[in-house]
Amino acid sequence: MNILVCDDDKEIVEAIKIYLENEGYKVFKAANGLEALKAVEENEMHLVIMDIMMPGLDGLRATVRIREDKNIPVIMLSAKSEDTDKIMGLNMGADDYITKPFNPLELIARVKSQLRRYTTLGSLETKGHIYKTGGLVIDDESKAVTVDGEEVNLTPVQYKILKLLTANAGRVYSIDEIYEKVWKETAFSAENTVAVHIRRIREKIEINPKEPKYLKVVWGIGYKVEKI
Amino acid sequence: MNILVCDDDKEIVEAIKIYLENEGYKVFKAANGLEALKAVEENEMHLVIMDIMMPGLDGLRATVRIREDKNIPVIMLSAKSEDTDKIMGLNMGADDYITKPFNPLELIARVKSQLRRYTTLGSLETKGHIYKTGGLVIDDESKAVTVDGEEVNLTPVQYKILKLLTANAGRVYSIDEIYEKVWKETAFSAENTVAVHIRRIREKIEINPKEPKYLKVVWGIGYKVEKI
DNA sequence: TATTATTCTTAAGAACTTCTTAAGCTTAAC
DNA sequence: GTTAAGCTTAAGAAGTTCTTAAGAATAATA
Repeated sequence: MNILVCDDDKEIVEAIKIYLENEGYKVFKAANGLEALKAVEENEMHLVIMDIMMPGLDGLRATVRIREDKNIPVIMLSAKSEDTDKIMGLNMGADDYITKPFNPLELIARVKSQLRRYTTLGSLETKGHIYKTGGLVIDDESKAVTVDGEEVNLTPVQYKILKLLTANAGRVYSIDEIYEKVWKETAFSAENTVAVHIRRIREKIEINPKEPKYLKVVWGIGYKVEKI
Repeated sequence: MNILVCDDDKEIVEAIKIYLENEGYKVFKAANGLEALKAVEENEMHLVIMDIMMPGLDGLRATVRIREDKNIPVIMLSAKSEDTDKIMGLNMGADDYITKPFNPLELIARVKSQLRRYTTLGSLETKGHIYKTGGLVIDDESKAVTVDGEEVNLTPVQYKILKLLTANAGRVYSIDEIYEKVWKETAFSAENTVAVHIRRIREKIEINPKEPKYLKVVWGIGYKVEKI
């Protein structure tokens, strides 16, 4: 498997290269967007890891260009300080992203996950999954959520939370875990944010929010979506 | 869980130690990079908190060395005055970092977050285990407990006790042992707390709490869940 | 810029859990 | 058969977690 690592910081590229080679991947390097495009042209690449901030052609633009004619998974790298939402918004072409400083294990896990998806689904297959439990259906491709056939309109944060829980129906997530997975930041205040979003989601997907059928609390632990 | 705290400033080490011990972690100390390497060699460490500026082998180099053969999460400590971006760039081996002076709550949150990440990513998507004995089934992923197919609703403490006993069905645990494992504190006995929880659990999982089928007392020793 | 939608914060109270106390019961040992 | 120690049980006080509403802050849209 060939992986292209693109970042203007040579140390980072080198470090990532070591981790990936350790897992048996062949690694190609690029220092900016143009080099990345060239590398993808010239070699059969199976995955690209791309920094966002780079001189010349930046990572977002390069990703769009790569995606124009190739179907290669792209994982974005971004500094934690950059505005997450903005990245997410612009980030349409990418399949996943990781914030710096990152955990090498996490990087490997995400790389494997992307390669798995692309090889098992076949590269023509759309990446949108459909998640279901009972009458609750989430179509990740169209971002449509339906309950017993009725379409429900969720806001972005609400959608991410519900998707996380539904994709892993049955598993209990603590509030901190939800916060970390959805916001991609370490949860650290004893804030009530997640709870409020849970409330709003219930309002929309549950017939009776007081006796939720899908989105249940597990006292003292967290929340889960019932596996039905 | 064992955590190594490495800093040449003894006061900081001591302060961090207190916070961490308060959360139930076992804390090891090191005053410089070499001591840290030695500590990691000699003991099974689950996480390292490492200052960057230290005499002798500094934190960055020590981290790289630790990472060469161990897969332990490392959280860097750095003074706010040091150039954040530079740290980030150099910081490839680390998983997270905290600037001094830091908020103890934040430190704890980040420690927990890293340990969580490593335990869920490290062991290949740890699916919660299922523990069974006779008709009693505990699904640790969904925290669901069923007796002969009937779902039973346990509180967090009740759940932890029952899980401990069921996961080790047949083994007898003294009240003090149960207390220590579940509360992560040294039992200071004379209290009746565990007994009361046992009562409540029986009420929920036993058909006739007076003649328990699963959760049995071993007179003068403790309690066990019958291995069936 | 004004308007609207979304997200976050706050705070009060409801729901639930945990701990303590104390009395009654059972077992083991003398 | 009496006693001491260990276990069971009930009830309520204290503490924690969850829910909910309302408004402030922020972002998106016109």
